[in-house]
Amino acid sequence: MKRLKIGAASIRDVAQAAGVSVATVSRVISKPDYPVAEATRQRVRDAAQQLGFTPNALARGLARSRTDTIGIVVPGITNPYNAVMVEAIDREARENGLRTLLGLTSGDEDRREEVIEDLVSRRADGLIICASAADHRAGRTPAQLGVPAVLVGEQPNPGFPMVKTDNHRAGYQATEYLWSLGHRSFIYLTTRESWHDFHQRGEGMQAFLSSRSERHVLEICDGLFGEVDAYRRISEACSAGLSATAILASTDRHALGALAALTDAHLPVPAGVSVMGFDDYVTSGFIRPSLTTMQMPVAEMGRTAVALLCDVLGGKPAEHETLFNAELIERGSTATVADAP
Amino acid sequence: MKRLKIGAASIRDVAQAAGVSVATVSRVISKPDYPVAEATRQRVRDAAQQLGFTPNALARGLARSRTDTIGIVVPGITNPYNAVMVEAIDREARENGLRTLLGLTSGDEDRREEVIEDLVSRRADGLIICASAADHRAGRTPAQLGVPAVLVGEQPNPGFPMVKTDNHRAGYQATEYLWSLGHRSFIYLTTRESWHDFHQRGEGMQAFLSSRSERHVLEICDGLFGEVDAYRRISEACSAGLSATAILASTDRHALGALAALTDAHLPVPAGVSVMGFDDYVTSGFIRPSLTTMQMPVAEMGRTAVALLCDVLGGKPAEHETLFNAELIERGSTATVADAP
DNA sequence: CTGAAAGCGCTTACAG
DNA sequence: CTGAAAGCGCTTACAG
Repeated sequence: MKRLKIGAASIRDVAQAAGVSVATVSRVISKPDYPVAEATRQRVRDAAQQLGFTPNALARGLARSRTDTIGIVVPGITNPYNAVMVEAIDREARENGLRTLLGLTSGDEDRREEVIEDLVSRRADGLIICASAADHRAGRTPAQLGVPAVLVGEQPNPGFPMVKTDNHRAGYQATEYLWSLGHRSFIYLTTRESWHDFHQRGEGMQAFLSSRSERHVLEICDGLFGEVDAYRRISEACSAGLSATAILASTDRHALGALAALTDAHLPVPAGVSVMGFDDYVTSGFIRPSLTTMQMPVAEMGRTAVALLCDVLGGKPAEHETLFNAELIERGSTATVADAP
Repeated sequence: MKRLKIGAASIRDVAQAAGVSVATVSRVISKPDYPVAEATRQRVRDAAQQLGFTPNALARGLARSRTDTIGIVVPGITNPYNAVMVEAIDREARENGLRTLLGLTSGDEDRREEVIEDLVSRRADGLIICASAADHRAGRTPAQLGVPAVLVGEQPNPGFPMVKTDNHRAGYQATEYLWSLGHRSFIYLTTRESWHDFHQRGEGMQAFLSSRSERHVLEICDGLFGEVDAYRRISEACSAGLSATAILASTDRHALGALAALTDAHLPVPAGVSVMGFDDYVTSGFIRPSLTTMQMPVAEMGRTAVALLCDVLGGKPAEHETLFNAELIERGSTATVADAP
């Protein structure tokens, strides 16, 4: 008669049931190609199966000083951009034999420190830290962090491998495209102070504009945090008499709000005003007019981040900055500027 | 001169540096109100601080047979519904002193089993399992799972505490609302076979309809998985000559696709056709026409799930089924039926 | 091919 | 208020 155990079966229970040592059990459980007699192997497997044995990853990690786990630090996942990123990272990690630990910071700096601390205390082998609005600890170096990490998106921390999309260039291109359509009067919707990606996009926009000698005007609407803010700002602009013919939004979320505002103000898009965003949320292709946007290779960035981290973990030197390019997705919300009829 | 340690400092290093036993260090580190002389406490803290000591959660969990961690099993987070759910769970867990472990299943049954296995092996104290399209292991009981769990959303597993929104009722109400606007000819966009929530919503719709003696017609478009599918189906329906005056979509994603199709087919919404969804994605309030929808209390469900799990973990009996109600959010995409002019 | 034993870093009765 | 010691469940040289 078997004694009733409290809690889950351990490797020892399995060893006992199979009549072998724990070392042997450990080998058949976690070293697939360690030489073990086939008969023994089978007995161990049967015993494990029968006892409903689930190896204790805590003990394993403790013994190996390695958890095959990477932590993902991200402000939130409610934003499709981050959600896609996290899923891509998770998938790629899994394909490299790694599990994932998600740390949500809510875009808060203190919280972020706690989250990193927590991930380290759970002994994640490495970290992937995604850019966030306001929670950068600028200037922190790899040595201070104490665990290998790669950064995704614009972040002011020196010394880490970093993967990002060339936001400056994307902003430049977007503006160039709008310019080619004949637009000369722009509004840029953004949150410059906090989100570095947005900032770079705006810089790119200004870089393009200052390269033109032709007369033009750019108005920057700063401090926008979501559809609502963008909606309000553009609504106000409309009732004040909108002079811009093109609105570039630092993200599709802002663009969505702007689009709603224009529609409500009976300003036709793109006939009256062109609107363009960044990021290409799934939604953006289905709203009407559909949104022209700069598509970021989010999933690819995520996968690259994992690959880089794997390199670092494997002792290989990692590329220091991996740059991707955004792609212009031309849709219905932009058109040649309508000269006043 | 200090000896160079490999890896992070341990409790023993701290003990040595502070000139106390590891037991004492353990107490000041993780038992805030265990009586320890103030001077000792301070010395330990200083030493820990100075060594950059980060407690090893693996060792702690192993020793305590408890990790203060709950696993979240969810098909994906790319869907706003799940993303909001996960964030709500994470926040509520944190407020209860629990950390969270995210397991992504991609809506695949095998993967889901792996994920659960993984979470168990990492010794999550409990699980919150969110409903998913096709990855239910119907009929599994708590005993078979081996770890406390609560289910969120319609799932065919008996014996677990379960929190959900009354989808049947929501479907009933949505239809009742449409009916009250004069609609008698409906299309229901769904994926009946796999997603239980959708199924219940449809059942509710049919329940309402069969309670009416007045003549009406309902066409069910099944097998839809996203905006694209909905778009295609409604586009086809339009070119075949749409007879329905109201489209009820089992989720806002379907509704978004339908709306795009109608717009592209030059069928005015809501003047020609009314469209209504479920879930209330943030997007839905900003598209034009804005989408009438049944709002689900997602965050509240997530919080409740955590509370329930805490009850179970604390040995308290948990409510067996907690039912929430959806709320009708009336917006621009629905209107009184337009009798043919 | 297999096992005994030390060790991973903590916690927690048990003594004092 | 403090410490010595056993134990949590694994892994991994080291022997055989």
